Amino acid sequence: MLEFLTMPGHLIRRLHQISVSIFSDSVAEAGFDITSVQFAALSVLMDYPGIDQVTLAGMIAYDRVTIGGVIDRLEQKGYLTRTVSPRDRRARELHITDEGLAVQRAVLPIVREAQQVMLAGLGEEERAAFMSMLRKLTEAGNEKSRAPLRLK
Amino acid sequence: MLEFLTMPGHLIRRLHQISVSIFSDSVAEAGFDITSVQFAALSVLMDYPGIDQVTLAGMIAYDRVTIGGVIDRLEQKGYLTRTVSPRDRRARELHITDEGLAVQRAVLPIVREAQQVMLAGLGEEERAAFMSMLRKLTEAGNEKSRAPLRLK
DNA sequence: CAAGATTGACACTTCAATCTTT
DNA sequence: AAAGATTGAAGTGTCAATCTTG
Repeated sequence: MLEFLTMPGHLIRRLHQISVSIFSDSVAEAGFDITSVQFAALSVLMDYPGIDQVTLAGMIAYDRVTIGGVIDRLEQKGYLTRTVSPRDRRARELHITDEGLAVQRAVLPIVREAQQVMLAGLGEEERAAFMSMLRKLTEAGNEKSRAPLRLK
Repeated sequence: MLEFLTMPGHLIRRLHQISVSIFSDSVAEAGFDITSVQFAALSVLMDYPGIDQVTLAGMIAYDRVTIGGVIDRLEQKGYLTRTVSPRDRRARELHITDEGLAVQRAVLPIVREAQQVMLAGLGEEERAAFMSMLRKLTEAGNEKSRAPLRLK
């Protein structure tokens, strides 16, 4: 009866939903209006100023089209700038703004705290084991994703 | 550098993306056109004919609005019927059709096989441990989800 | 032709508001 | 008022097609 409720795919989907919910609640509670996707994008821009959209997408394992929309919204909020690259006029150079920088820095500790809440159902040792398995699974399945991780 | 790439939330998101991708590829390869959400809904309807939308949503941990759209599409494909309940005219009684039943039965073994592919990165023992932790985490975080599981 | 980016189309997810019925 | 359902709006995710530039 209802076999699929115990299948990996369904439980992974639920855990993802819980994870996103905890992220949103934590950030909103602190008075910020930023999604986990937007936070990830800003975080990359801090370390890689001037990066183009395809490279950014690859570094956080997002689809090119999705990133386009995310960047639209971050640009609208004034958290980053998008300019045509002088080197290659097909590409857009992305730079985080001072305001974006301030938001990322303020939100980072909240995000760190939220990670602990997500794993609250596990003991100390289990948590480490779970993280290790998560890494193995995402590495093994990377090429099966529509948006594989591509580190530069 | 890029600390969030190793955070639970980000890895869970990637695993979910991989999981959905494997599901879609497997099903499409076999010539079917059905999403994992739609398959879950059909599976519940097999065991609970005449169920209403809110109850269905609770049993698979989905949002009411999401379920509404999913049911729209399943109805359009002819996989289920939606009729006003004579007991309570606010509610809609859902029934799987013969065609929906045939599709669910044909897709089930493909879905089972896909689950193994998702966990291919882990050894036998690890797989069991991972599933156990997934269950613990989803149970512990259930109420934090926007769409908690509500079994009837 | 290949690559970066965008657009249109469709599906999933959530929130707020609304409508009908209880 | 409370509950089942729907709608509108915004964000995320994928696919196919297109546009511009290399």
